[in-house]
Amino acid sequence: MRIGDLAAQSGVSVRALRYYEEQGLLEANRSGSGQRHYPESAADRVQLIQTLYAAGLSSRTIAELLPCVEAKVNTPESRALLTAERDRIDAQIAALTRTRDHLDAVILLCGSPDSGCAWIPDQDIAAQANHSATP
Amino acid sequence: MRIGDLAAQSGVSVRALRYYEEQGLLEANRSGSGQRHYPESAADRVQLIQTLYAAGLSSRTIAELLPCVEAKVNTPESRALLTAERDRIDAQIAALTRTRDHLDAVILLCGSPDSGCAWIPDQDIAAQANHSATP
DNA sequence: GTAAAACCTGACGTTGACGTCAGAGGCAAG
DNA sequence: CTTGCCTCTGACGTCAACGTCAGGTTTTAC
Repeated sequence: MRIGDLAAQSGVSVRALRYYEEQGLLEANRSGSGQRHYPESAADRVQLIQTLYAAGLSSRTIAELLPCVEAKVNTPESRALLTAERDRIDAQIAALTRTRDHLDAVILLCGSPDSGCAWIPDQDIAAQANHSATP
Repeated sequence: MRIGDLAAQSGVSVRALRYYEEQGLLEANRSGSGQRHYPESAADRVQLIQTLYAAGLSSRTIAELLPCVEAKVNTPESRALLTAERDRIDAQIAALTRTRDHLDAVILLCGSPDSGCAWIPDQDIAAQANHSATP
C-alpha cells in the first residue's frame, strides 16, 4: 500500500502520515526509489494514533506508549506511563463532565422563557445532577 | 483590585488577563493613568473562562457564550450555541471514555506478568467494560 | 513514448493562547 | 527625591500538528 492509499483508507492527509513517520509513530518500508510502502496493518496503527491524539496525548507521549501497546513491551516504566496517562484522561473526563453539567443547568434555565441565563454555583449544579440522576 | 492582585488570586498570568481583555472576555475599569482595576467578581469570571478553556472552547466561542451565561441574554441563537457546545463536550467525553477503557484493558493485560501488552479490538473492550460494570 | 498523477525532500506558513522582552510611565516607602 | 516594584503598550517568540508550495523524480495510463 502506498502513502496515498493509506491516507484515503485511514482518512488522514498524506502530510500527516509523513509527519507521523518523522515523529517515530509510523514506519514505512521504502522501495528502491525511496517511496513508502505500508502493510495493511498500518491502517489500524493510524487509527490508534488518531485515537490517542484525540485524547489529548502529544506525539512524544504517543511515541513512548506505542511500543508498549503494539510491540508488547512490558516493563515497570511502561506500566507507569500507561496508568499515568489513564489517570490524566480520567481527570480530563471529570472536568469535562462538570463543565457539561454546568452548561446543562444553564440551558435548563434558558428553557423557562421569562428567565435569563446565569452561571450557577457548583453546589446547585450538584444538587440538580443528583435530582435528574434520581429515578 | 489591580491586575497583579487578580492574577495572584485567580492563578493565571498577568499576560493571560490582558489577553482575555483583548479577546473581549474580561473588561476592566481604567484609572486616570490607564491602569486596570477589577471588581472582586472578576475572579469568578476568570475562573469561568478557565473552565471553558479547559473544556476545549476557543476564545471566540467563549466570547459568544459569556453574555448568554453572565449577562442573562436569552435568545434562540444563544440557546442553540449553548446546546451545540454541550453536545460537542458530550462527544468529547464519549471519545475520551473509549480511549480510557482501551488503556485500562491494556493495563490489565500488562498486569499478568508473562503476557505482553497489545492493543485490543473494540468489541473486546466493550465486553470487558460490561464485565467489570456488572456487580 | 509521453502525459498525467502520485510521490519525494525541504522549507516556510498557520493558528491559538499565551511567554517574554524593551522602553517608558506610575506609586507608595524611606 | 530616589529607590524599587508594579503597570502600560507594542511587538516578536513559542509550540504542536499539520497545510502548502517549490522543484524534481517515479509510477501509471493510454
